[in-house]
Amino acid sequence: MAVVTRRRAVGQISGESIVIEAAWMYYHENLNQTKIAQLLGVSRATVVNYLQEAKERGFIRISLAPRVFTTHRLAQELREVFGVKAAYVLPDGTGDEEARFMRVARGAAEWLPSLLQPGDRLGVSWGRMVYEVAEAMDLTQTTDVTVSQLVGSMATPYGFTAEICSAHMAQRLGARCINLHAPAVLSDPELAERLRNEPIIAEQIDALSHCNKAIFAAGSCTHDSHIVGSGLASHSELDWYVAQGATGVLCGRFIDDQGRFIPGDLDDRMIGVELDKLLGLDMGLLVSVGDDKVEPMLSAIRGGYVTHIVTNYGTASAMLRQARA
Amino acid sequence: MAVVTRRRAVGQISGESIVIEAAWMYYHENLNQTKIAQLLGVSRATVVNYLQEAKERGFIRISLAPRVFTTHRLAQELREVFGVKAAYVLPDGTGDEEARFMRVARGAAEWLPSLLQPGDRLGVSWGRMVYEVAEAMDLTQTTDVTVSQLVGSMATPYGFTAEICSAHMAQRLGARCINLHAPAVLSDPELAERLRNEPIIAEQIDALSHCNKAIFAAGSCTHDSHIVGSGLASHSELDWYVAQGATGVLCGRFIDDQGRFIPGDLDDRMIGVELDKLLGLDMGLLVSVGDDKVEPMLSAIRGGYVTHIVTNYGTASAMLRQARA
DNA sequence: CAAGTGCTTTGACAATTGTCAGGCCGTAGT
DNA sequence: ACTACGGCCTGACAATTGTCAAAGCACTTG
Repeated sequence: MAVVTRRRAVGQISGESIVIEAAWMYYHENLNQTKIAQLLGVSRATVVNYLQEAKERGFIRISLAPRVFTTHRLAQELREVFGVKAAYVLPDGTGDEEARFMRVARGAAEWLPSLLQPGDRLGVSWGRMVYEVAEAMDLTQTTDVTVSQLVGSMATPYGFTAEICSAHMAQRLGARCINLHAPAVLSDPELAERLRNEPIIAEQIDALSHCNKAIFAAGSCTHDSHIVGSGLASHSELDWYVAQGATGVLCGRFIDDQGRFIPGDLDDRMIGVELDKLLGLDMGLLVSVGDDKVEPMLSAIRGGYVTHIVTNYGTASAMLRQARA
Repeated sequence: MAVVTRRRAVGQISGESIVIEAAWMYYHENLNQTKIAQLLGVSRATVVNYLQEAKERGFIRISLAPRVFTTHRLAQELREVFGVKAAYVLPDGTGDEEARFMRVARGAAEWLPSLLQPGDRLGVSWGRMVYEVAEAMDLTQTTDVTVSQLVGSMATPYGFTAEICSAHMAQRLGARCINLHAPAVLSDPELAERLRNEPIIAEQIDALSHCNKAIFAAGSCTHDSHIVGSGLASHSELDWYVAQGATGVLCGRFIDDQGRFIPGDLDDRMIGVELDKLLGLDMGLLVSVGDDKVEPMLSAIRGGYVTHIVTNYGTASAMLRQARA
């Protein structure tokens, strides 16, 4: 009686292959674990282990078809009312605000890869939403995609920075990454100007101008917003912008209710993409959720920065209500 | 106590949405069915039904990451030895020849959508393999892809025809479809010529010349091959071509061991793409499996028609063995 | 307005899948 | 050669998931 060799080598199949074999049988041939165990000559528990390994190593990809979210009634209404190319609207679920936030991030993470094509240059903004989108993305292999960091970095009390947003997103997409090696905001306009003219920074900023797609979130103009929390603007600066009619923040710049850029003291000290560079892109992907984001989102849309939206039922409904009021 | 309305309407969530909600919770938030049932306020059995509905309606997409098959040792060797851009090599499994055949079809079906881009024009050959690939494909939504039928139709004893191959593939891809409304082979060269010059046919044939990608299988030159079975060539014709050195069939045309086109009596009577149109494409996807296909596959590759290969371990090994011999 | 129809939902049971402690075996270090 | 270590596998048990007949509900029909 031939002794069956153990140590992960069944016949010709060795090492990792047996894991793939099991995964294929399970997911594509609809065999149950018992049957697979018989065919492979191992115990069923081992098959369970193989399948788990396949999951952990990312061999298995489970996703919900994007059309489910892009053809939803609210998604269609967003398209019609705001004239955007496509919208991805997620169910609210039964969780709290945090849960809804994470869902939207996850939704954007699922959708984004299918919106990219070879040759694209994707500008990536900064913020908790953008960060969570990057984190929620599976590893995918895009070809010939470049990711650019749209705004400078800043030391933040949060665990993420603008470089991390862009770097993680590039890594998940298997894309090249161009970071912006400069602070987002400096104390002195003259220093900012000099830095912008530094060859290495100038080159990176120049790269931003050639992005054809971008992903960003809408920031609100309240005192608990990231714009203050991150140290980008002080309370008094925020008040000043609000007095000028600011209703939202996009890539670190303030905009009014029609999406017009509100120039101010901060701009000269900032290093990052200028808003007019975000107009007329092939894709401007706005990812935001929450009642407090409705006004900023509408502003960004009116400003023409947005071609694609990811949000949830509640926020989409509120946007439509407000737009019709 | 408020009576909960039934009939698929829990709160704001109505109809189909609750199915999506359940699917999201299950697949993205890793809640178990019991928990989901609690949150949605239905019985667990109902959640099972929702999830099944989601599967049936194609909301849920489960796939094995292509890199698992394209980075396999044998795939790498195929790339190196034959100079193709990429190869997708499936495990042989424990099934019979038929099972291996279906696996390769399924593999090609999984891979193909990710090889297409907006603007592509995909030429589709004819044969059982191409048919099964089309059948095995999930519905996906490509943008701006056109599918063209590469060879004319024929009345076959098999349940599939060239139009069905291309039409199904186009349907699965959500692509436009250009069929070739003519028989693949006629009894009289003169009639074939006149038909080729018919405006409507000429236009369709012209479309073929503008394909930038193609999918085809390698046909063998044995008497049990489809080339005979389908009535494309008679036994004596086949013998004649073999005597001229034919080792394989590609899109209805015979090629020798170096992949050179073997002109013959049949060609004048055929309506379909000419082989030189398949040279220099962005993608020539060869999908075949089986020991009897090794020789034809090698011929097609040497002829320069192939940039991408889908096959299985056994066939890949045999190809490499033979190429090195 | 009772009965019929076609759907969804449900509880109880069956089948499948996941977990985990312990065993096996090859390897490395002493 | 002995022993310790670590990865891999397994059996037995626990948890989760799938099935199905029966019931519920809205809507239509006679």
